[in-house]
Amino acid sequence: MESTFGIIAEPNRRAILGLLASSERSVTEIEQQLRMSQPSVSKHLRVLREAGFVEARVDAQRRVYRIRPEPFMEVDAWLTPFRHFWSDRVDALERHLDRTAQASPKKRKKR
Amino acid sequence: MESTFGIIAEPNRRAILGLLASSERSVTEIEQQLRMSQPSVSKHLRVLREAGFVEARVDAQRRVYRIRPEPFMEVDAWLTPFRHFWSDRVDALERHLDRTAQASPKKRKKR
DNA sequence: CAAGTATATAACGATAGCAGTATATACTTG
DNA sequence: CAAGTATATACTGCTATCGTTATATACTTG
Repeated sequence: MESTFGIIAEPNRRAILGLLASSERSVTEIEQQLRMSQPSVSKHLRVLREAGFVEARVDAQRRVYRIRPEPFMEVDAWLTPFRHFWSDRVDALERHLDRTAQASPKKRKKR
Repeated sequence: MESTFGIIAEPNRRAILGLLASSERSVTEIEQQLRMSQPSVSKHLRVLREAGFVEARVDAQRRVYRIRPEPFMEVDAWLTPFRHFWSDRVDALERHLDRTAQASPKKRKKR
């Protein structure tokens, strides 16, 4: 470690990236919206920054983080040799997600 | 764990998937081509199978493994909210890979 | 410049996941 | 059915990484 794939294996890091996908945010904003401790957020952001997933802009005493595209492109490129396995039947993903949802009931939603 | 992303965080598992991308193979074939121990291969294949990345076909005393597409589609779907960050400048990936190549010199190629 | 706010880092204990060795199971063929 | 081949599983020790608590750094504003 830490490879690009090792980085996004962590659920909280994926949550942070998901937040930043819609817009850039400060550490405190991330901390509050994800209900994580501040040191944990800072630590994950450091990992994400060193791997190139995010970059920080300084605004007074805040650090505002935003997405950088390169590692995502690397993941996208990794998928290339596997793309011909689907491409046709697109709805197979939905069936897969339904199947695996019951296997990890922690993230179950109402329904 | 183990989420789809946790599964592909492991380099040996990505190597196995890479092999299977070109064609299905038996445990022994994987073992020899990747220079891994047999128990290690079997264990990784079990993880991959339970996560839906591969499935096994029984052929005499061999188990021949092949790719299943769904988890890859899940990764592809995860990338969706980040796609608009590149799409334009496609060559940024190459620059990124060149930058990070020296950080992990194990996989360096001739050049 | 003192108090407050925002973020980063250090140290620590707990846990998960890995490789390796040994062994079990299952199928095949003489 | 005995010996050989192919694969799976159990067990163990090691290491990496996570969250938490405590503390350090840095900037801001009265």
